[in-house]
Amino acid sequence: MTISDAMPKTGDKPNQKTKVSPRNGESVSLKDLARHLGLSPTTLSLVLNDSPQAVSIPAETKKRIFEGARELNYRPNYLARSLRVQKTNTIGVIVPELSDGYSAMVLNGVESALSTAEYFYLTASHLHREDLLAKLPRVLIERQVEGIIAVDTPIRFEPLLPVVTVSGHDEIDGVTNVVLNHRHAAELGIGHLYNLGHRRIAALKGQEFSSDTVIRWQTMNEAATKRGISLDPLLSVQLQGDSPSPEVGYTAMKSLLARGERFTAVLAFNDISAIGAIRALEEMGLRVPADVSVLGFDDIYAAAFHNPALTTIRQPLFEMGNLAARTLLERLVNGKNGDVPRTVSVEPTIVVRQSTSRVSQQ
Amino acid sequence: MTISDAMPKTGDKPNQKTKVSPRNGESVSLKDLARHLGLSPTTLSLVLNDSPQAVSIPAETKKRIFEGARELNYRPNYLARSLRVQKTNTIGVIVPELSDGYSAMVLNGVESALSTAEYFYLTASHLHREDLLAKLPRVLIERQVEGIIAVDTPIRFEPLLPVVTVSGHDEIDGVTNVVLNHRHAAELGIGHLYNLGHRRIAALKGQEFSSDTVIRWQTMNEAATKRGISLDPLLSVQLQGDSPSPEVGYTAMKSLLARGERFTAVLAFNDISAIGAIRALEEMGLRVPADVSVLGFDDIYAAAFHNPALTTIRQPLFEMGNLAARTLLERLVNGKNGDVPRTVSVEPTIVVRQSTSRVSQQ
DNA sequence: ACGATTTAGTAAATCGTTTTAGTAAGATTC
DNA sequence: GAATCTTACTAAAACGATTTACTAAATCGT
Repeated sequence: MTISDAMPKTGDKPNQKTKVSPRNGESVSLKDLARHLGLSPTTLSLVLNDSPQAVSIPAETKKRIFEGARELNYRPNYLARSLRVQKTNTIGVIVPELSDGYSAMVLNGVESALSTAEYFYLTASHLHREDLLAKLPRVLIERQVEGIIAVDTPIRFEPLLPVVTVSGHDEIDGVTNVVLNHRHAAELGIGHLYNLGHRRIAALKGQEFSSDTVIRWQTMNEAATKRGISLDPLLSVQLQGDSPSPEVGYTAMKSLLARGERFTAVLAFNDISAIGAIRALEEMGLRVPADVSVLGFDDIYAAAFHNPALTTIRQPLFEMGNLAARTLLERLVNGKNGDVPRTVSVEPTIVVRQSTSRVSQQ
Repeated sequence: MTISDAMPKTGDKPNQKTKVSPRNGESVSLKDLARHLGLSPTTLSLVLNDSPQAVSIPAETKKRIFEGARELNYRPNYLARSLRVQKTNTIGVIVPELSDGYSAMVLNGVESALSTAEYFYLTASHLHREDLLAKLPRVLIERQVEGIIAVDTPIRFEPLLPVVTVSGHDEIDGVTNVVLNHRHAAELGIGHLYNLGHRRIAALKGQEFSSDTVIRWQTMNEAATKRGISLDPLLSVQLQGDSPSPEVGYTAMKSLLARGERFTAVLAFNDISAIGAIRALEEMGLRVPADVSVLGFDDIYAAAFHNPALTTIRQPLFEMGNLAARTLLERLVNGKNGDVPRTVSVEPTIVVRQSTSRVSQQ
């Protein structure tokens, strides 16, 4: 069954005389349809939108209108409607880039929340470029989005419209930030490694542009300190470059290994870099987890099926996107604008698999 | 080192925000600005859009207008403009779902092509649901998208506007389909395995809903037949379910192994399922590639860093999305509507890594 | 000095809806 | 049988731009 089943047959002549036929192929407007039915656009609008004022219109007329609309394949122009009612049912989503899986997962959650509310979204990637960070919000606003969701993205604009961030970089009045409970994540991660006997723990810190980098490092340190150990700066190295490939973890681990320091476990910034790190370790003849335990972060799909299967801290990205969108909709649809929470956090869980194990006796 | 260290020095403040203040929150229209400047909206429009008719406006006035616009932070309303000029600079993209990596890669290519043309896109996922397949094109059209890109998606609507498909399911007049050169891919894959001495080759066929499933199976068979071997139906099993996790490959391989048939190589439908299959094989004590070679498809980021690193047929998804968007733009911007090519193909390459090897002597 | 041209703008129509404020005819009330 | 109330509509004004078709004043050519 296709749409064309409901379309007027091209051979039909009856309506040809009423000069309705929008100049061939063009779409038919409310005015066209009104002319065709011998009614005013007002009446049609009232009936088609089932306005309360349509009570006085007899069922017979309503039927004529609906049938006419189907027959001429009338499609309301959303632009015109939006302009008039000052509502676009559209939001903008700004992400660093689409290819890294992280954003796609969040987007997935966003979309799922939006679709039930008949909202659409425009996606824009800033690619970590300052010019785009400044320009994208502006053009999205020009396109009359009702709100913006910014994913792992610094806010370089005055939030004149409702904004919700996911893993936001800044604390801004009126902007809700959906974040992972980092303290909890750090407790889970450090706790797990500590309980397995690890004391010399290396770390692959996140790239500079990622909002999670600083807080992650900080909370991990706190969790370590709490247990009487510390994350030695000599054992930490920062990921470089914005490629979404394990390559960045691989090269980071290579440079860490080149320092010749001894360690028994690695905290990776994410699963992708953990996978790269494992490759680097194995190339050095170090077995995971026998010689070195590796802890990932995120729990991407591949984590469970990597070899060895990754022990990782699961970050509910879908839920974060979903929650961000629901929070935004709450403000847009229900107008709850008074008490905008500064932060909403979601809880991580640790998924123990094969890449970590009890530290070997030396 | 903090984030702000890496930022361009735009001023004294690290976070230079667009300063704004129309009378409390409301946005300022062209009419507002005109009133403020004591000019007519017409004049402003001509000047701001640098219309040819603006030649007669003296530089002094132009300057006043530009300064006024900046001062009041005037932002043209794209809805109003689009309505008037009948052009939205927006397209719709329909994908199966966002989480599977495949769509995200294609989208990435699409966006990259669109952004240089100042186009935006609305994304919609059909989740393999018939109702959405029928509804989404309609609502996108109502929102006045100028064209549609459908990724691995059956077309359930009359293409009344420019449509380009990526891995399209149907052959439709006026619709360009961007596809992989499947024959070539099959030659590369079967050729590679054959040359390594494999004769009994198992296959993980794609899910039923994927457009590539049929053509892939067909071309692989042709390539096999050409070499005097055949893909035994007893050695092939179809992936079930639409989860984007390696799980589906894992369970498929489990059920294949349960048949007790002998084989030396596996053609996986994609890298994700290849990863799952490897897990299943290893659980049975079969080593990859020593006992069984596994050939992936797509070359996702994780492929290179899996253990063993996946030999795979690379499908240029970014380029396919990019090409689809460029093809669509060609029609939209340059009005090239006459000779719409039915198919545009892109070439696969084979990336040989560690998951395949010469068949062992028995 | 007079018509033609240029300069510097503006009024009003338009895009396709929604919505406010009607109106004209018939039915009901008292 | 006049006043009121329904019923069944419609005209026109939005929404915020762009664009066509003007105009009034200044300048130019001869």
